[in-house]
Amino acid sequence: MSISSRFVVAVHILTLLETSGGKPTTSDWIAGSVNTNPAVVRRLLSMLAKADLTTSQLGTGGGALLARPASDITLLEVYRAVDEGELFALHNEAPNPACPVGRNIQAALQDTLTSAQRALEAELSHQTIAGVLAKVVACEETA
Amino acid sequence: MSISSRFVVAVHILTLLETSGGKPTTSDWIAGSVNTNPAVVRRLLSMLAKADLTTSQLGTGGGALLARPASDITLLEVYRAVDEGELFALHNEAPNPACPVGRNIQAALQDTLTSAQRALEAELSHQTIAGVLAKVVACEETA
DNA sequence: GCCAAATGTCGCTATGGTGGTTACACACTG
DNA sequence: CAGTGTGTAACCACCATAGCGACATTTGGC
Repeated sequence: MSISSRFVVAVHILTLLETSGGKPTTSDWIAGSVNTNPAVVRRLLSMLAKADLTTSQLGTGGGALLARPASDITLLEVYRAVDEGELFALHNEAPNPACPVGRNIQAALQDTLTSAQRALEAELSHQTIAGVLAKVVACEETA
Repeated sequence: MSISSRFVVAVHILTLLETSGGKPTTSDWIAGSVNTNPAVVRRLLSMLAKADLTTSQLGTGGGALLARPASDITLLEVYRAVDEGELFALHNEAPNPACPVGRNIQAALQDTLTSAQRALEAELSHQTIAGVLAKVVACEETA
């Protein structure tokens, strides 16, 4: 299967917040750009807030804000905030311990799988929300 | 979400086949080591056969065999054989084209996402079934 | 030729994750 | 105090997955 769309939507949300210029942005407004339900956006914002990537302002005129400069938020942080867990799933049922391969295959694979995951995460850690916004602007101008 | 357990189980199966020393291995036997249902194993073997990683021998005394030397089968090939598709899912509904961010976010992210996926795949392409079996043997000896 | 063994494949079911939707309590602004 | 917007829970529908059984087909041995 694939990584949930939460990651892409979360990056979308954070990029939107960066363009707001410090003004709180409502979940309704964000939902309009993402084309989904405001509650879905709030659910994601809740995860992002727990990861200290956003803050929220309650009451009239409230909304979401970036908790840190966009140039300081890496895509890896976003990924971990909304899509936690191991990338590779192991066997559902534990393999047969009576088989030499079965009782060692998971341990033998662990290094390989984690290094593959590290490679992906390293790539994500090189990109920031500010970088994404720059690309969005570039796309807008060349269009 | 995570990558389906098919990948890990497929590696398990191929490693088993390598240990069989050229004799056909039945799906029942494999299912015993993986601790699952023979039909599940046969479903995976069908995918692996389509990717030219295994062959099957029908009839009495039949079973599955590696189609190529284990040192020639990379984990990337296994991954692609059983877990096709893009690693990152995009928005379910297309973003709002009336929003500058919404209409460019997917194009802006594409490079980043594909390069992250490439990084993961590159790591998998450096490992072979023979290498996995070597690690299994090493685990067995140190245990 | 016939039987047993084994594959390839279909269909069904249960389960879990995901996203969409509504609803409502709470907090803040003016 | 009234209005606005968040935070969160509950519920639903959808989809992929894996487990399971069944059956036609092919092959080898007697």
